[in-house]
Amino acid sequence: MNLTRRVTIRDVAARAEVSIATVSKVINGRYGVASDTIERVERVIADLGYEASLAAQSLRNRRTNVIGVLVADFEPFSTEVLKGAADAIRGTGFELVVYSAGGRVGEHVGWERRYLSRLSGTLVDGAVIVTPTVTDINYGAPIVAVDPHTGPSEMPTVDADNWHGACLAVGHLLDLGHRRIAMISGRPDLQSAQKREGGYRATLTAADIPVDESLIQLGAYDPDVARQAAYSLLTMPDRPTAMFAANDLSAITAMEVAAELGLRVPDDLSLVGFDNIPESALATPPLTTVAQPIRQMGQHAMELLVRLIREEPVETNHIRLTTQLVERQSTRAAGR
Amino acid sequence: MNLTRRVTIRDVAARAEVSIATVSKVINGRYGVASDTIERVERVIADLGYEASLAAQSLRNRRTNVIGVLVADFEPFSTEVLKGAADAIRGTGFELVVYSAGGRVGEHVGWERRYLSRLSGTLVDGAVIVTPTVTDINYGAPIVAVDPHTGPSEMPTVDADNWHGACLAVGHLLDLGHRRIAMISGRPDLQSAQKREGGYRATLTAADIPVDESLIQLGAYDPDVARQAAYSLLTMPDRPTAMFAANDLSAITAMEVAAELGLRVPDDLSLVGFDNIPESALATPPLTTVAQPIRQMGQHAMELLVRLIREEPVETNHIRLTTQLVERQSTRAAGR
DNA sequence: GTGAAAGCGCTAACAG
DNA sequence: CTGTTAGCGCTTTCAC
Repeated sequence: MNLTRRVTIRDVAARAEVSIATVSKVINGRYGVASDTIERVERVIADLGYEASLAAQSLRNRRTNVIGVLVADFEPFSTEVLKGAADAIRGTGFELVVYSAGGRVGEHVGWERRYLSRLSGTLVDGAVIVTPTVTDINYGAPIVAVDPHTGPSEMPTVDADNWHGACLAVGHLLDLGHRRIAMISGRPDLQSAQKREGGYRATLTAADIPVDESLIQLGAYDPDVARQAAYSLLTMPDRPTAMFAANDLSAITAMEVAAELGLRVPDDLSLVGFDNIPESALATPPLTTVAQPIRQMGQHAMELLVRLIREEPVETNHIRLTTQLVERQSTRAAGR
Repeated sequence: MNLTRRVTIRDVAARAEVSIATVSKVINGRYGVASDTIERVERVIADLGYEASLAAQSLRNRRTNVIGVLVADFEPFSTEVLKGAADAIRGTGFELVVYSAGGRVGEHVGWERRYLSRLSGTLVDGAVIVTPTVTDINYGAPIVAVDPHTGPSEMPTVDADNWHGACLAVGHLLDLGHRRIAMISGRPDLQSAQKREGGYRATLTAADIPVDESLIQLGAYDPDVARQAAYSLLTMPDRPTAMFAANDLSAITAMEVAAELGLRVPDDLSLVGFDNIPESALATPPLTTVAQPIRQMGQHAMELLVRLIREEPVETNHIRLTTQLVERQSTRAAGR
């Protein structure tokens, strides 16, 4: 582009005709600098638009006043968590760095360990990890997991009551008179997905409906896999009249597949999702779903993390927020 | 939390009984290391779960393979841009760091200069800046601005056709027979807001309707200010029958104010927003608005940036995407 | 009050 | 093939 190099502390020192040590003292408000020196240095800093390099500062200092949020990718769930985290960090004096390898690690288990290793110790004072696959990480710096793979462990966590949410979803379909209720399941390695499937099974069983294993197809939270699952469910001989998807993205994919097959939602197929991402309300028809208070989960995670970093007392390490059914237009009473 | 320190290259070297230089060579795949040494070091790295510190690596190297996205805050617009940027970075080999001071700098003009100064030169190879207030920044590293304050300058930019979008919005209201059309304007220092107001004025003038300055109230993209603006517009003697807000958030605020005043949307007041953030479809009633292809703006910005970093040829430095009217249920033909 | 020097974790010459 | 050394930008003793 051009040759303008970054302004460093040396440049400031040279222009102000002092040593870099003095500049550093001025920046950090240390005592023992003459007031006219302070003034001169500050003017040069303003002139040059100098700002300390985060990398260099982090490397030298133990505390950085930066908090990391680690995400596997930027999708609707993680960006909602982000908004909540940003809400909660406001006014704390911490800055926020979000880090993602952008699908480079993909589904690889343990991405969070890599990221954490790269940022922690240097660069951030603590981290919120979104949907981590392991929770036995331990790096000195405080860490809070949002919607972790494994259930509450040693690590501080924030999650939603997934089991109860699934019960609400399936209960709603049962109330509408549906009996053949299929499920597109989530990633089997994720605790939240297991809970959602568990709630589905338990609710059916409680209603004296035997669980038909052929009605449960793996969606894996992956559009392509979910598409397969929806297709095979909707083309089976005695196809289900209703479907519960382990997340909204899968439900929306199922909606597309239904449309391609000439099936109308909700007339021919009732559909319930999970998550209540903004996109679910934009679907045609708007998707009935289970709302997780995603943004609040981000807020609670960040608040907890800040307390841990500041070594303030915390009541509990495991926060569980309640889920809620949001009835929109993708469900209807069973036809026949 | 606990005492487990970060694993550094020294720890690896000690455990593998080699020098840190050798470990570095193994990590970076440099030639000149015995194959059994490589194997031993790699095993230790795996055992210890070592990963190079981003801060230290960045400080030493010119290239970091990390791209920065700088945002003033995480709100709907910036998170949509983020999703697009993430889409585009996939498969490029770059990692993504998003940086925000979380409102710490607030509305302070020049936040992007601060951030850039903190990250650029070290830490990132280039940056996408979302809604910057200045575009005369120059730091050696390539920078692409999304929806910048000032119009296309030297700096590569990606924006939407705001003027045309405003024409669409006001034209729609005119088509519905409205004549008293108010506007809640945006931040006067932002180019996009000026264009939106310009389009509003031009469309009215083209329809031979004199612009009534009392019908234009400052919203400043700020909920509190927008609330004030909506209130004063809706309580004036001869109140407008329609309103165009410079962004969706202001429009939604206006909707709330209307409800508080006992005014029904769209029966008593037609309302058009701008941006088409997901939340606009969730409003009651769903908001008619002008869609900016925000996500695509993020994609284009990232693609352009990657090309600039790789010093590949680019056709143009200024990308302008077209806006589109999305008719929902907050507008209706003028009553009387 | 001020500056010289060491060192945070890492990589890139350069010797051995 | 391997290790020693210098230095990225910064902060912090510790002399002067």
